[in-house]
Amino acid sequence: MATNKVPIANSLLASLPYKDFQHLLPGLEPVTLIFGTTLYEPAAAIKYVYFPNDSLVSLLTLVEGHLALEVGLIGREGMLGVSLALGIGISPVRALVQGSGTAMRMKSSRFMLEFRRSPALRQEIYRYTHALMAQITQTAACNRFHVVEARLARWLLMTRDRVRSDEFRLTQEFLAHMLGVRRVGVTKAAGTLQQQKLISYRRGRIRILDRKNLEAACCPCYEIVKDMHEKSGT
Amino acid sequence: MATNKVPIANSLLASLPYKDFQHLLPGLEPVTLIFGTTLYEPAAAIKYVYFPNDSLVSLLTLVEGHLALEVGLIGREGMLGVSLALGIGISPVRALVQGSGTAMRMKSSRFMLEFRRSPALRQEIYRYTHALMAQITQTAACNRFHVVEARLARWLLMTRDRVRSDEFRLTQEFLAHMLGVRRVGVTKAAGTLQQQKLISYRRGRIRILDRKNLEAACCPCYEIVKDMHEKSGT
DNA sequence: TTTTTTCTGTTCGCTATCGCACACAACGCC
DNA sequence: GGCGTTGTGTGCGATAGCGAACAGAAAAAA
Repeated sequence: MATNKVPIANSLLASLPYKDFQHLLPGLEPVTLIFGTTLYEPAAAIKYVYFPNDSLVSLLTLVEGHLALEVGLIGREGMLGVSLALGIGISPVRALVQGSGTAMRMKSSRFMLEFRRSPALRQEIYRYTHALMAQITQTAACNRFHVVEARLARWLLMTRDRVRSDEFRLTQEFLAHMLGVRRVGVTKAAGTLQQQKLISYRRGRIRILDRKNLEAACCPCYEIVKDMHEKSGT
Repeated sequence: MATNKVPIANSLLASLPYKDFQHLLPGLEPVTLIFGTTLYEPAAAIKYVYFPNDSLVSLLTLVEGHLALEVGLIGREGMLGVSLALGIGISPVRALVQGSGTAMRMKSSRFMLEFRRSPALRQEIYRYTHALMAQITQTAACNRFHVVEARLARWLLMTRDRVRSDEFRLTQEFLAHMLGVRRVGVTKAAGTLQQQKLISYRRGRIRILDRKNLEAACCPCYEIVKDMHEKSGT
């Protein structure tokens, strides 16, 4: 697998000093993540860490009687497997590929070696871990207080930012799991947004038509999380 | 301030090797935390880290238009200020003393020194950070899916475990902020629990009467978070 | 083209929670 | 003991979201 075949767009990797990055490179393996693949299962060992380039991965908690609830969304700005950086080898959440694309991955054992070796890598990852905690926290509040429509808008915008495209593939059923509501709730909310000409969709394909006004329709959590990531440089 | 006046019951500190602990001790200062005190404000610098003994501190996110929402509860099993361990000097949340009691505190600068020096301390704190992330995640799901009554029960049990007492002081108004609901919602839920003889309360004082059945009335999140902390040894 | 699968839209009654407003009761202080 | 403060109980209509079931439409497969 030729590493240079895939452009490395991941911000965490990109922000490393040249030397540290060069050291990391041989252990990194480009992979294509396919929509719907499960990368981590709760309570299962973490085999690889992933640094998404243009792929998108959701962190989900499972609650009995419900299918899922998204607590975090990870794209080029982050990584999967921060647990390892905290000395824990098992994932507390499910990680589900939500947008196909490429990522760099590394075996956990190798990652731990590099992690111990490179202070710059440690610093970047701890910084990102903090941003992720903040994101989870904000999501918790958002899920409690905001209506489905605003949360849907937020989700679409966050996805857009990470895949850098106005159109992406996903079903209302899937969205319902992310938001922790029934599919009907998504149908209703999406219908409203479509009426306002903010988005359009047809069978598993959603397109953002009017980003600006979509931001107006969504809750402030979007801005808050965005600022957080920008401030912390990830 | 004589350090030996306060028995150090904090699990994080207690689990350190003797030598590491001895090194830490001179920097630790016993303090009494008073109910209602705010220790951290969102986006403000962290001046001290705290290791609660028998005190209890809530982590709250603020959402415009709502007073608060608790995302984490910290007692003897943990610490305040994990952000520092991740290289970030500002708190993303508000920290509010929820149960009066003692804690050990340390200046942030001093803490950073010790943190860099002691691998055992680092490991403990990273481990706890992971448990805290899991707790926040679980809380997020719980706030989304479970009814007020179950969440109230969970909250009371978690508090009980941390202060090691069946009775504690708090108002329904306060509980409402924690749970992110109106006070009326708490009145109703608490009323139901009292009718079932699981708790009793009078003006700011709540007492758990029947712990066993209170566990039955609460959501499984209680057990999940508890197991998580126990497994990770905190 | 026909058939099958997958995705979307709609309807129904029901419940938890909201927002607001007001009455009352306990405690603490003078 | 009286009085203000603080905490608790109640009642009202409004509404967002639930659970379940079914109909239709678009895409994929045969």
